[in-house]
Amino acid sequence: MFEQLFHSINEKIQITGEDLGEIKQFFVSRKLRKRQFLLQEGDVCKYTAFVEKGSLRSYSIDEKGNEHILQFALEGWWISDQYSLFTGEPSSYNIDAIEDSDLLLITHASFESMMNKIPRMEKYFRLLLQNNMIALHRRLVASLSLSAEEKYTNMVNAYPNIIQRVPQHMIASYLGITPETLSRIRKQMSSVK
Amino acid sequence: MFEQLFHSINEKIQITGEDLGEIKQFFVSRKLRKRQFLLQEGDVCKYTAFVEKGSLRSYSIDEKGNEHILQFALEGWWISDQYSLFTGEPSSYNIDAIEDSDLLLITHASFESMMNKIPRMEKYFRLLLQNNMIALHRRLVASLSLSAEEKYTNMVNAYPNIIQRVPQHMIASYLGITPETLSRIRKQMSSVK
DNA sequence: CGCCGAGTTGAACTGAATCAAGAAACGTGG
DNA sequence: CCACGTTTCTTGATTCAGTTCAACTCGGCG
Repeated sequence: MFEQLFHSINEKIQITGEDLGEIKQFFVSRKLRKRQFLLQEGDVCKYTAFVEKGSLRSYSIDEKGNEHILQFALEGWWISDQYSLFTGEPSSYNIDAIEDSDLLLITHASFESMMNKIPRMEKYFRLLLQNNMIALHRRLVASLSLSAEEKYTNMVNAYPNIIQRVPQHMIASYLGITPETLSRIRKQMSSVK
Repeated sequence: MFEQLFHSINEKIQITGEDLGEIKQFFVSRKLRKRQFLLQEGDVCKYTAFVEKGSLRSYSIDEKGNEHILQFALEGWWISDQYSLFTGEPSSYNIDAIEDSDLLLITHASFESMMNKIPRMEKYFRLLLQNNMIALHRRLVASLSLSAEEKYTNMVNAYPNIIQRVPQHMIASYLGITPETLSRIRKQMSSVK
């Protein structure tokens, strides 16, 4: 159950087997069926989720009813609404499962206890956040400066695994383009190729 | 010299005066004239900068020669290219001063020493990054879902101080719209008012 | 078998970009 | 402190990438 998580931690910091054992206590596991919600807009986000298996997405819905996908999370990724989690304010995002998934959940309170008990974990999360920031900056620059086609080829190169596992209209939403445009781009790319 | 930095730290974590004294040693101070570079594309980013006074920006330049502003940093903000700093790879960003500025600089090595010597600072940076992530997510959603006008009013509400101190074409670049479009939006807003 | 969500295709429309030219503000050196 | 060059901002005309709306196809699954 904890393979992916332990792998992720070991990748970033030095940690003893004892500490890893300790860590288990702070989490609860949960299975989520495809299309099932982990968080719905208006609710307070209670957990940060780590994906052991499957895939989730977080997204917001604008006034016109359009979904905008913020993040995909496959195996080994974390997902939550940090803002809602920290402040206790109702979330403006939804998180649901794209495929049947196995998660490890940790509450804000457990998270803080874990940090106090195993201070070494501060570094793990700091590094995690740092990498996330870098990726998010890249995505932002892409969204500001690239054409629809460039955004897509960019994504294919950066996350080929996501492209394969996630429905096309979600990719479009993630890139901030319409499903129609994405369909046309793919058509044109395959004919040129 | 360290007022802004100490204020920022005290805001986020409990820390002793002794530790604050220690912290000074890891930084060097530097003045930057308006338009002067802290980092140029192609160079390796050596420092993370904390702004004590003044304002900087980080931006990339695309194939067509257009600037895309990633971040503004006024007093109390951090700025750097984390990716280049960590990996030692040449940066694809520029960082320069918008106004004459006073900075506190810390190298990657000093940063790591500081973390080892004062582990409490891990939490400060974790919280900082967390807040940054939240803001960046908001900006991304805005850039994906809002019209040019909405993006601008959004920004006016979120960062009125930046609007006042930064040239208009840089705001446009930050929002991912052309200076012409921003000019027209402002005209139209002031007439409707 | 029939239905429904996902993807495709076409045609018309539109928000914002581009190109071009002038006005205003700024700061630098004489 | 003024004059001149350089940025910055404004305004207008045109163009275009991507959206919108609508209809149709396909594949799965209940």
